[in-house]
Amino acid sequence: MPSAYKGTPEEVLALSTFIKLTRSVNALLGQTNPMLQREFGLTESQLAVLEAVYHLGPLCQGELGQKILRSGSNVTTVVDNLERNGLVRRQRDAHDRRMQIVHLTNQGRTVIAAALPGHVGRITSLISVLSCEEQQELGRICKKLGTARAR
Amino acid sequence: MPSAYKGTPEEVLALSTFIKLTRSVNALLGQTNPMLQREFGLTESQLAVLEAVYHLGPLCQGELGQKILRSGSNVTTVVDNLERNGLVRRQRDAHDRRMQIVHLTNQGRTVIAAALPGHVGRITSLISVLSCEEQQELGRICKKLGTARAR
DNA sequence: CTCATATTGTTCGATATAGAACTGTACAGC
DNA sequence: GCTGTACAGTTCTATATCGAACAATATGAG
Repeated sequence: MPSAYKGTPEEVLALSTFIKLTRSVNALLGQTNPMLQREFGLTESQLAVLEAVYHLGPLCQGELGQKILRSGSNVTTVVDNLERNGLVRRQRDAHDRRMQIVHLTNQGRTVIAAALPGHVGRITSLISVLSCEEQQELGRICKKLGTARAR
Repeated sequence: MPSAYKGTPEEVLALSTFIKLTRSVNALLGQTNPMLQREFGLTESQLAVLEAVYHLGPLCQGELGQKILRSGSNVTTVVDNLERNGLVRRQRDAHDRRMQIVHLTNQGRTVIAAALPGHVGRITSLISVLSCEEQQELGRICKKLGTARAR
C-alpha cells in the first residue's frame, strides 16, 4: 500500500483511490470479524463455508472453493477445522468417490442460524453510514472495478 | 460473505454492496500480489514495510505497525523474513533500548526501487477502468465508510 | 480392458495474521 | 536507589492462505 509515491497525477489519484478502497474494507472487516470470533468462535472463512452450505445445501469442496473464492487447499484446511469442531461432516460421493460432500451437522445448522442475523445486522449497520444512493453507486463502481485486468 | 440471505430490503442492499466491495478488492489484489511474488519474491506486507521505510526513513516496529495497519506480532514476523532475506536490518535504538529501528539495506533499497514503479503502474492500470470522476467518488465513499462504527 | 489424461482432494512448506503471555527496558513517584 | 507501571518486541498457539507435489478416482481413446 504505497502512500508517499511520487508519480504522474494519474498514478497519484489511482493510488489514493486504491488505498481508500482497501482501508475501508479492512476497517469493516476489523469490526465484524472479531465479533464473529468472540460470539461464535467462527472465522470469516468458516462463516462463509457454513453460510454456503446452509443456503445452498451440501456441496463438494471444489464447489465451496468457487463460492467462497479460495484455493482448494485452503478449503481443505477450513473444512478440517469445522469438522473437528463438529459443525460439518464430510461424506464421500457414492457415484464419484473423488468428491467430498460437505454437510452441516445439527450443531452447525444451529450455530450458523444463530450467527447470521447478528452478522448481517452488523454489516448493515456499518454500511448504513452511506445513503441508499451511495451504496448503489459504490456497488456499481466496485462491480466495474472487479472486471479490471492487468494490461 | 453471505449471499442468499433473506432479510429486509435494507439488509439486502447493504449485503450486496458489501459483497461487491470485498470482491473488487480481492480481484485487484489477486492481480497485483502474485505478480509481486513472481517478479520480486515479495509479499504485499513485505512491500508495505519496504515502501514505508523507503519513503519515510528508518522506523521502529511500532510505527511500522501503525503505517501498515498490522499487529505488533505480525510486524515482528514480516520483519524477521525481510531480515533473513537481507532486505532490512534491525538496530536497537541507543537512547531507548526497547525499540528496534528497521533500516533498509542496500539490497532492500535496490529491490523496492525496482519493484515500486511496476506495482504502482499495475494498480494504476487496473483502477483506470474507472474515470477520474468515478475514482474520486469511490474514494469519497470509501473514506466515509472507513469511519463507520458498529452500534 | 488398458492406459493416458483429467479431476478432486490432501499434504507439504512457506508466509501472514491475531491475541495472549512473556521479557526487557524506561520512567515516574517515593 | 527502589518499585510499580507503562511500553516495545518476542514467543507461542491457532488459523488462514497459496502453490506445488502427490494420491486416488474417473473417463475417454484405442
